[in-house]
Amino acid sequence: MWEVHSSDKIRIKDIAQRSGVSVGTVDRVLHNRPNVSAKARDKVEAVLKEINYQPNIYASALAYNKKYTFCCLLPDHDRNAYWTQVEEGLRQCILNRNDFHLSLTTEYYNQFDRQSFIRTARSLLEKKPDGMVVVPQETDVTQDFCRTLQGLHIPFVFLDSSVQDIQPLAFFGQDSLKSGHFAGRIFMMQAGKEVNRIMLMKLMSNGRVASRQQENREVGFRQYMTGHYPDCEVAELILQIGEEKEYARQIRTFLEKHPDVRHCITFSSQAHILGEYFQENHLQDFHLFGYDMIERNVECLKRGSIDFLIAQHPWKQGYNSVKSLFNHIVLKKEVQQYHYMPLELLTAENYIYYTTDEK
Amino acid sequence: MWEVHSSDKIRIKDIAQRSGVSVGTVDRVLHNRPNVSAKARDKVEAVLKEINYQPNIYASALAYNKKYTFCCLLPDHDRNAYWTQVEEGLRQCILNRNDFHLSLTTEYYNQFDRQSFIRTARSLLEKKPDGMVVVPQETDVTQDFCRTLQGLHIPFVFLDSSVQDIQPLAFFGQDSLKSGHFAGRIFMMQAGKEVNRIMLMKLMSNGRVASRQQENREVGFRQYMTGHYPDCEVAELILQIGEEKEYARQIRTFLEKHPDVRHCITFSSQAHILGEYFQENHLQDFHLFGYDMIERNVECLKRGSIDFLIAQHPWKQGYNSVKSLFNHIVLKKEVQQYHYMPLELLTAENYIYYTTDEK
DNA sequence: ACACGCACTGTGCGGGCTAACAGAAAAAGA
DNA sequence: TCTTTTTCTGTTAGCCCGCACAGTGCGTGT
Repeated sequence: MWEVHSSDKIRIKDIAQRSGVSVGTVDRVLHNRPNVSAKARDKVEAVLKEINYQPNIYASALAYNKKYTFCCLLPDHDRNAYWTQVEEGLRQCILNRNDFHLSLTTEYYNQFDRQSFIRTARSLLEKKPDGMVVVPQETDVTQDFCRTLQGLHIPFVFLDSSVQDIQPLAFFGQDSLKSGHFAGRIFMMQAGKEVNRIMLMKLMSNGRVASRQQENREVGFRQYMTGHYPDCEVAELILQIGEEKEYARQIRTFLEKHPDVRHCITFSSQAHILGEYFQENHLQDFHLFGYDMIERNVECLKRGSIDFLIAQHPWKQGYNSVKSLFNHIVLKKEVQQYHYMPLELLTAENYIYYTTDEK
Repeated sequence: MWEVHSSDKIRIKDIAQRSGVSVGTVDRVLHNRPNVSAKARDKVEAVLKEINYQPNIYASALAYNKKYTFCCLLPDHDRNAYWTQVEEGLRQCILNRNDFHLSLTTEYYNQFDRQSFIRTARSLLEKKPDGMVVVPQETDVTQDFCRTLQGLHIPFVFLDSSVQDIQPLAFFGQDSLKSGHFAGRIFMMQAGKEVNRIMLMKLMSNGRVASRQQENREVGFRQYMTGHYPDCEVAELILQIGEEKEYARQIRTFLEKHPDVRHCITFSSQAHILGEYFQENHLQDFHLFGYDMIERNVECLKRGSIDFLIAQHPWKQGYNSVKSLFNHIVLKKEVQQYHYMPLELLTAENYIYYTTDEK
């Protein structure tokens, strides 16, 4: 038998009493405000050292009665299911904190246009944000902007990916190298040792995949493959973003060229392109590995045309990014800096238990 | 570009003004307290219908200034790592809510003794709890106790497992049938089609495994096996709880009797018994599947003697159980009733990202 | 001696809410 | 009709904290 209690609450009033000063003076000491004599400060600090004072953050927020403005800088996406989930998380976190005066403004930059990032970032600064959520674009422009934020003492958190030499308040994302490695392990376990050619499907635009995360997953995957299956060929099927009409033909051509291939993997969130193709063409014995719990992928999981997905928890990334800002800025709590999302493997059996916890 | 705001706060004072009564009357209407004339009630309710009033729960809790007592009824365990994690979650949830006057008392019952459950449960009632966390024991005694709680209007949540015909405030646990099914899928994918005998290790006491959860996982697993691998024999290795000295000898005997077995599974949290045996005896080509992220299992994962674990998130179960009680009782929020823990597959590559979120 | 500035300290209001209390209105009784 | 009782309503103190404002005491200058 054991008991826990919320430590019997010590109030400012108690500290004042025990140190023989008034609450006003205690308040000044606590907030490092001027106009406190050395003698008074010593007395109060002596008491503070003895006890472990934890201010009532809710009463504090109530009295402080300040409005907070958060801003979020996201890559542009036309209702891409993945980023929509991120936004939903951001939104929900604000709404769940209804009793604080929070507002969040989100603006979008073009992923492939450096100027667009700079422009949008600057425009958000005009809102005089108290904190920011940033999805990094290219290294240098992101670094520049973050240094500006640091100069203005505006805390910021990185979402999705990070950028070197910059210390954000917090980071939320996945370790994409490890993710690719993990994918390789599971994928090849299913394929078996005797398989010597697999398909890697890539969605590209101007010879580039849509995100750094995808690039890194592939690096991790290929490291695993050369380490464990050096004789297995990775045959690439490259589809152009936006040219949906061509996909079916290109897949058919690929499969005709490589009639032995039965195992496919993609590091994009669009495994469903292949999954749906397999369904439409009644190809039963193909195995498919992809990323992200978006609706079309889930449908394929259910129907058996996708075997595995790795979840990235976009909702959680959004929710927790804002939560970190809130905890740091409003509640003045300490926040953990690095938060790697779990590498969660989803199948037809377990995907229904993939949840977002806080509603 | 879009914006979210915490909806511009409407206060009791505003409602009072708009309905031409005082805050006292509004308060009485909101809390369904007596001594309100029909006329006044109508006016206030009309205003409430128009606007969407969301009281400031923190100001409310502050003013209400009440102490809350929660009680928790757990199975006895001598520092069993799994239940310790549950307790750690319970504790952390209380501590994180330091600004409310919460206390939690935990008592233990003997898993194999019905009277012990009844006795301990009754003893907790003397604390006059405002809410309870219950880990069910046998169906009828659990049902009896829960009916008593319902009679006293004490909300309760089930942790770990549930009990039929009883509607708890909330339930936190894993779908153990599905879990066994999922385990079977992954386990046999690794084993491959040609394997025709596997080992199932069971820890028993008086012919029973330690929990209903373990029984059900086995049922799910066997369903999967008869459905997909009817020709694969499941050979059981049964170890007696407490007789650690015998384990090595019994394992050796089993392996001598079944020299072809290379794939082992257990539904207990003690896969490490086999893992450590393999390590000590330098048996490299064995594959092992188990449950729970306890320290000794993690060590085996790292060293490669365990391939897979399914996590049950005991910390989260504990944390969220108390959180549900708190949200319902203190904040008067609605809470979701069924919370199934994710069926998370852990390997050497991804276990470090298994987290508990809220510190 | 007094006025004045300065450093410091205590008091009190307000943030949104609850609950106790006092006071007004309505209903009941004589 | 006037009291008494009951029902209803408004006001206010208090939950804990932050901050503005009004003091208090002390030293300096004239």
